[in-house]
Order: sequence, then structure tokens, then C-alpha cells
Amino acid sequence: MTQTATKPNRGPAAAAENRAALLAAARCLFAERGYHVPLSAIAREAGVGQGSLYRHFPQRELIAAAILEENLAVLERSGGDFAGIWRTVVEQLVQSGGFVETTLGSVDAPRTIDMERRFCEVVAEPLAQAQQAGTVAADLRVADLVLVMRMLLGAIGVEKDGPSRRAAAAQVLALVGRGLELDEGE
Amino acid sequence: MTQTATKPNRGPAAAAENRAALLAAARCLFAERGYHVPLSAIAREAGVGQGSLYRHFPQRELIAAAILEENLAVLERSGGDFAGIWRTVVEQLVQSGGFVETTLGSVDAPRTIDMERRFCEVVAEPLAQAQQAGTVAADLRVADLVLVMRMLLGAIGVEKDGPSRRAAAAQVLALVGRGLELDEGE
Amino acid sequence: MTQTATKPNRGPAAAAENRAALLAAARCLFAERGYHVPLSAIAREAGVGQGSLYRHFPQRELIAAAILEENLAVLERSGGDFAGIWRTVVEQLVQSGGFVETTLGSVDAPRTIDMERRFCEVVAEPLAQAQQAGTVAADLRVADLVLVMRMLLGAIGVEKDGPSRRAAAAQVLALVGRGLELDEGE
Amino acid sequence: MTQTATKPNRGPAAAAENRAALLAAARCLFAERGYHVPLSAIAREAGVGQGSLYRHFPQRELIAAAILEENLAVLERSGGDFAGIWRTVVEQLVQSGGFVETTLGSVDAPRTIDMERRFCEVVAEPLAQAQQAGTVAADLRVADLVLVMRMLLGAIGVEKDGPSRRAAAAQVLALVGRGLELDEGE
DNA sequence: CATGAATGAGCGTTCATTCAT
DNA sequence: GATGAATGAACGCTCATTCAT
Repeated sequence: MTQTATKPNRGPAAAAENRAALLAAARCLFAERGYHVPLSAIAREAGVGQGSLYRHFPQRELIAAAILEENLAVLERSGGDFAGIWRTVVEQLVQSGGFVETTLGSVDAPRTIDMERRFCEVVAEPLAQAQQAGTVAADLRVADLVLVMRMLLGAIGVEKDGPSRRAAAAQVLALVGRGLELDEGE
Repeated sequence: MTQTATKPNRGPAAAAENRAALLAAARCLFAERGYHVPLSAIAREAGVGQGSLYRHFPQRELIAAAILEENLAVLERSGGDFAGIWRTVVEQLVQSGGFVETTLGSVDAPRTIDMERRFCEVVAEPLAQAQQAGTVAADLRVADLVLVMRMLLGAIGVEKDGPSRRAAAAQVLALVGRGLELDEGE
Repeated sequence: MTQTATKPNRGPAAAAENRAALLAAARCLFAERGYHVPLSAIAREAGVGQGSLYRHFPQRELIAAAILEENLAVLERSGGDFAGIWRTVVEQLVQSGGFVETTLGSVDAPRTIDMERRFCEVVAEPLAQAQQAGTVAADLRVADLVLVMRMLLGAIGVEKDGPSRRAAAAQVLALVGRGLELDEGE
Repeated sequence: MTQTATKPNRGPAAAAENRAALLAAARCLFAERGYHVPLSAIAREAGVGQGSLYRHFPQRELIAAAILEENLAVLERSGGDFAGIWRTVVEQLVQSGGFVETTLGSVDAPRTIDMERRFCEVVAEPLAQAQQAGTVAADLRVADLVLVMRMLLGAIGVEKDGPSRRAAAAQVLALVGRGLELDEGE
């Protein structure tokens, strides 16, 4: 009689699915409505209870961290040359343009540092090869890449839609590229 | 009947002072705690009633706009050469680093456009002179400057304190400067 | 320099004009937007400072009272027969339909009682004449008229525009006029 | 981090209780202090958090609608003859006298219309029987009843306590019942 | 005496967080 | 483990009221 006719509890099996759905929803909403969307909106979009969102991500920043984590994993699996990796990085920045604020910084320190370390590990070898091949300036440091990524976010962040963001990114790279060749003659 | 006055009403004469105090407080808090500080905190910091804040700035964005407006006015009055203007611009960005989000974009269109136009007017002539003097690349457009400003904000935004921001700005300029001389051999 | 370019102070002469403008504005806004319009809206509509509104009417209810007062004065001056007076009353109710809540009640007691007394004085004689002439039921008391006025307000109050209100008033009068046994001899 | 729980969270089981408590509180406060009581007062009176009030009734009008809904349900279940139904209706109006404004109108259209329809369905059959039995005027329409209800509200609304309201209602019904020619054959 | 900005308590609303189910 | 309602602090905003000009 007090039956509330709720969603059936699918048990533990749903955990992984829920996590994935939450991340997908967060990616979508962060991009569309900004990093500050209500967490409840993310849960709703994911078709998941609020409590589940909390089980997986007790703080908003942990969602951001998980998204970056996924991006990083893509990079780690991609295994291409430097140009390919960099293209992927730029594309990731373009797509997550909405949440400028946290990306690459401000999440709690250890995690951030760990991610920066992993990013370095992913890029270091391909970068060295590109430098030996002469397609990238020899004195370019990974830290410079991180800086360029932040610069990209600054330019991308003010644009509202995908194409504008892509264009802004291209402009930044062109400007930087006058002295700092990153795209090998694309 | 609804009210129990506490602070004495200093009358309309306080209007200008209040506005100034609000802007100063907003500058300070935006920088310290980010663009999303409670408006009530700004009012409190300014020593002003909430209602007065609303009389002067019915939306948060209008505070940001007024701050940019002030920055622009400083620029317009400064009347120096391009190097001086650009130094001022960079310093302004460093100091307002907290509110990345709105600066140069996203406030309501007409106002933003007007400010961009005025920025162009301020910089155009000095830039042309610097280009004739050969201290700045001849093909540099004002739009490029705006882009660099956004890039600066991207790099500045993640840093928490003044010195770090200044350092980040310097790094961006150095990176850009490898192909795009903006600081004349500083 | 701190000149605020305000409306010129026209001195005491404006007092009466202001009062009239405030009442007219209040009539209009009460009807259009309901009795609870912000007092500031009334002042603005009247083209008068907030302080002046307070000088004339320190409480909202006093505006309502003054409006009723005016209505009553119209009645007192009209000096017609009962039918004419009643028509005027109904029309006044139709036009002030928005502020059901206070009309004829709930303003502070002495004033209300005084107004009711004056209303009685205005109607008493014409009513008696109509009753002698046989055009109105002989046992009708002034208190009954007041009751009918309240009933009219109940029916008028839910209607949003003038014509609907007039129609509702007509229906009420028709119903009352025909007699309608609902309680079976209770 | 934003919260410091005080009252224990009794879980979803409390939902139905809360809803009922809110409606009871609203009935009480609407009657005592008028339709415009702060919603927070209703929540407090109900012993329920503000957020819960919003979950159940996102707008004030929906509380009013729910109260009317309950009244209607009582009517539907009562299943008596016309006299009984009408007595119940009058009593309901007497008890909810405080919120004249919304009752039977002004809530969002579809809902209101639906409630009027249901009211008609409840009354239609008993009314017809009463008319056949000759206890009610044969030409009485349901719309007339609705009108009388509004008239009752007009007369009830200005009275502050239960007995006065009941008396006012009785007067209205007496007046209506006796018939009262006011417009001389207009 | 008119003016209109200042004032701040209070309202409606949101939303991160908890927890019984 | 998932669920979704409950919770209440806190925010943005309104507006009656005051008072220097």
C-alpha cells in the first residue's frame, strides 16, 4: 500500500554499468552546461540514483578526475607517434572544454601529481623520437606541453560550441606554432 | 514593521562610494576565492547592504563587466607606448586571475562587443607604431593579442597566488615569444 | 560633480498632485496585478519617490482605505435614487476587483467602521424610498447590501479582466434576484 | 561538507506521512494566517524540512490544489443525497476560508478544469434527484452552485474565526434562498 | 516637502549530503 | 549495492522602511 513502485534493484552487477553511465553523463553535461551542473542532473541523466552517484564519486572533483583518467587511459592505449598523441590530446581538450576550471590542476594534490606523472610517461618517449626525427623543436619540454594545454583551455573555454572550440584551438596552435612546431605541416 | 534598522542610512551620497567599495571587494574576492563567491560575501566585504549591491549590479556578470570596464579605463588613460600598454594588460590579467570564466567573453553580447571594440581602439595605434619601429612582428593582429590574453588566462587560472600567476604568465609569453616577439628584450 | 541630476523638488504644491497620482496608480495596479503589488511599483507608476508614498500612506492598507474613501465620496456626491447608487456601487466593485482581500473589512477597525457607517448613511434614505415605491423588497436591510457586496467580490475576484468581472457580477445579481432555495427548511 | 545533519533521516517511508503533515499544516495556516503564509512556516508546522516541502509541492498553488483535491475526494466518497453533499461543501468552504484567492480558479488551467469536471460529476446525479423530488429549484444548474460557492467565499473571506465564517455562510445562503430583487428589470 | 539610494530581514529555491528501504 | 526521499544550510533576490540630501 505504501509501495512506491521504484526502479528494480539490479544488484551489484549494475555497479560498473552505473559508473560508466555516470561518467558519460558527466562528460555530456559538463560540456553542455558547464562544470557546475547540479550533481543531481548528472545522476538523472545517467538514469541512476543520487546515492549511487555518491557511492562512486563522493566529490564533484572526483568525477572530473575520473574523466581525465579515462582520457589518459585512451592516450596510454593509443601507442602512436607524437603527432597522433598530440592530436588526441587536443581533441580531448576540445571536447571537455566546458570544465576548464579543474582540468589539469586543483583536484586534490596526490591524484593530480600522479596524473601529470602518467601523462609525462605517455608522452616522453614519442616526444623524444619526434625530436630526434626533427619534427619537433629539440628544446621542447613536457612541461611546455602542459603549459600549451592550459593555454588551449583558456582559448577554448570561452567558446560555446564544438566547432568554435576547435577553431579556437587551431588558432592557438597556429600562434604558438610560429615559433614552436607541434603539428608537422598538417 | 518588517525592518529593524541597524546601520545608519548615510543617504544617497554614499552611492558612489558604495559602488567603488563593491568593485574593490569584488576584485579582491574574485581573485581570492574565485568568480563564484557568494554575492553576499562581496556585499559584506564592501560594508554595504545586500540591496545596495543589487541596485548597482543586478547580476553577477555586471560586476565582472564593471571591473573590466575599469581596467579598460586605466588602459585608455595610460596613453603609453605598446610595450607599456601590454605590460599593463598582462598585469591586469594576473591580478584578476580568479575569474577566468567571464573575462573577455560571455557577458551579454552588446556590452562585450563594445568592450572589445574599445580595447582595439586603445591598442591599435600604439601597436602600429611598434610595428613600424620593428619591435613587434609586422603581421600581428589585435585579434591575436586577444587570443594571447585568453591563453594567459588559461595558464594563470590554475595558479592560486600572485607570484605563481606571474610566473605562469611569464612562461606563456616566453613560449609565445619564441615566434612572436611581444616583450622587447626584457 | 556628484550631481545626480534628479527630479526637481517642486515643493509643497506637488503634495496634492502626488497623492492623487498615487491613488490613481494604485487603483490601476491593484486591478491589474493584485493587491500585493510592490509599493515601489505604485510609486514608480505614479512618478513619485518612494518616500512620498510613505509620507502619504505609511501602510498599504491606507491606500486601500483611501481608494474606498474616494469611492464613497463619489457615492455621497452622486445623490441619485437607490437604483443609480447601487449601479455605481456594483461598478466600483467590478473595477477594484483585484483587491478583494481588504475591501470592506480588515483595514484597521475604527476607519472601517466609520466607512461602513458612512455607507449606511448614503444608502439609507434612497433605500427607504425605493422600498416605499415597491421597487425593492421591504425587508431588505443595509447589512444585506453589504453582504451582497461581499458576495460580488467573491465572484468577481477570480476573474481576470473587466468584461469577465462584469459578467460574473451580473450572474451574482441574477441569482440573488431570483431566489434559490438550497437548504431544505433547516 | 555543506551539511550538518540534525534531524534523523527517516527515509522514504516518511514520504507519505510528510505529505499528509504538510497538507494538514497548510490547511491550518492558510485558515489562520491567510494564503500567503511563508512556505517555511508550513514546513516548520509540519515538522518537515524545506526541501521536502519543495519535493512534494514545488509551487504554493499546488498545495492549494492538493487541499481542494482532498476536499473533492471526501465529496466523492461521501455518496449521500444532494442536501448532505451541499452541507459538506459549505463546511469545507467555511474551514478553508483563508485562501479565497485560489479556491476554484487560478491554479493552472488543466488541473482546475479537471477538478471542476469532477465536482460536476459528483453533484450532477444527486442534484437531479433532488430536483425530481422537488426539494431544489428545477432550473438550477451546477454552474450556479459554483457561483454560489464563490459568493460564499467572498462573504467568508473577511471573517477571521470559524463561528463568524459559519454565520456569514448562513447569511449568504439565507439571502440567496429568499430571493432579492435588486435590479429593477434591467 | 520630495527624492531615491541604502538597508537588511526574510522569502523562495537549490542542492550537496545522508540514510531507511 | 541501488534507490530516491529527507534534510537544512545557504544562496539570490525582493521589498518595506528609513533618511541624508
